Amino acid sequence: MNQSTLTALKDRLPSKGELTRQAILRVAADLASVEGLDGLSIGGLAQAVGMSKGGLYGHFKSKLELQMATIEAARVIVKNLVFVPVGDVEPGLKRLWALSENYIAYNENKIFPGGCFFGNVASEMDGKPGPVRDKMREIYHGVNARFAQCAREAQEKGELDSEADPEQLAFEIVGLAREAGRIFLLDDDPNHFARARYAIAQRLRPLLTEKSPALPDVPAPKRRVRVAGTT
Amino acid sequence: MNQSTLTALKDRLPSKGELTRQAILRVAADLASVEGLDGLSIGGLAQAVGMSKGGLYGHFKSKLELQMATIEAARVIVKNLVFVPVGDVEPGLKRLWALSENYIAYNENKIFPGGCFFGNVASEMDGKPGPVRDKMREIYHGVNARFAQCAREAQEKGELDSEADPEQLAFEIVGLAREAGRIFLLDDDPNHFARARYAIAQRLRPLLTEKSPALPDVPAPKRRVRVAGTT
DNA sequence: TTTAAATACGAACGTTTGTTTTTTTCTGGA
DNA sequence: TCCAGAAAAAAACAAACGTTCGTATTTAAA
Repeated sequence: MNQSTLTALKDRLPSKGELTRQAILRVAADLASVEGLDGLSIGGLAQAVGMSKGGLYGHFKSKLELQMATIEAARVIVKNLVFVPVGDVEPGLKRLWALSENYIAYNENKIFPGGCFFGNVASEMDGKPGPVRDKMREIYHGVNARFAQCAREAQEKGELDSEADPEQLAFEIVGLAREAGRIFLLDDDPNHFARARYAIAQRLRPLLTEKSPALPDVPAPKRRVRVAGTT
Repeated sequence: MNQSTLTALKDRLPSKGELTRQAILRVAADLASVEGLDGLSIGGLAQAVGMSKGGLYGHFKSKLELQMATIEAARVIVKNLVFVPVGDVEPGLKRLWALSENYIAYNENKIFPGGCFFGNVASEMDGKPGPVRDKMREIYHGVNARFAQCAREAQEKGELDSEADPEQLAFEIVGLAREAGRIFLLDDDPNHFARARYAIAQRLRPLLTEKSPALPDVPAPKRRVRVAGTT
């Protein structure tokens, strides 16, 4: 093993600084999902990660840079958890369904303690122009585009009515999943995820063709018990 | 006019203090819809309303009390704008549709500069236990319940398939409207409201009966232009 | 017109904020 | 072992935070 290969190997090894940087960002994403990206304070983050405020500034020149890095870190986490795995699923209706399921499960399992990182940050920043908002818009477009792409693949394979608008389908699926995640954070009722799954399945069902694989079974959501004589 | 009637009248006249209180709350709701309820600062609010910080504390003992009062003020605004007017609409499918339309229009018209006040505040507070979160949950339940009630009335009049679950319908309608409002804040594309309206109409259509009044015309959303040879 | 209460101001409190600077500790290659 | 550079701590900064207080002004009833 000669000098250059050694150097090449070493270059790929994360330095200590890079390791703590990643550790900081993982904590920052968790914290920001609850407190928001503005609510995320340097002092609080430093304490949570077990170091001093000044130490953080060795890794990030400013709070804005920290915010942007945190978004990017969260994006990678969600990408690897939600979007990458569906690459293994056969393109078409199955992949579209897997993507929906993954996205719902991501909300259901509270990967970030404050729920969906991007839902919270987007809602916080959508009224404040700047690089953070721009990045969030980009990410949102990416998510919707991926859903639309999966729908289109299903159409091209003849597994979904070719008359349907893929973007419209993406809008509805993503919207229903997000609504479930959001309400879940307010009142802890997991039935809302059943509602989202059911709604999505019912939306797709009339679009199925003779080439379509069967949709997985989706249990009907629990109906609220209505006592006789109550309004 | 005797003494007691005079006093009774006077009691209903808002005092000067009450007037400025209302003025403060109206500004606070606008500001909080952008900055959030925590991001809303006393100094900033005082400046926006044109008075001193100390002056504000004559009306609210603490920031928490100001936050709660702001939520209540916003609730009244939305109630009078979205929910009260549908009381004039004939119960049944028409009222259900009017409610959906009002709710979408409320998002579309940016009644608060930061979009839907409650969407933003709920997203901000859903991870922070306390009276604010409790109040937001209450309001969310109220909104969904009103939609479900309208759906149920439509069923009772035979204008909507009686097999449908009113709560499920409410979940879907509200969720689609909110999704449109949220994305609109990120990229200013009003086509998302057309998507929501279209999705809701398509959801209701298979549930119509021979007794149902006709649904208003809902234009199909613009389809995204796809250039040949593009992925 | 007098008077008491309601209302608002402006300064100051002690914290916490983001950021900078200085000093100390740690790390990894020669 | 030594030393240069990276990494973290420690201390300090001005600005903004929520809050309190004493005083001035304005309102509304007597």
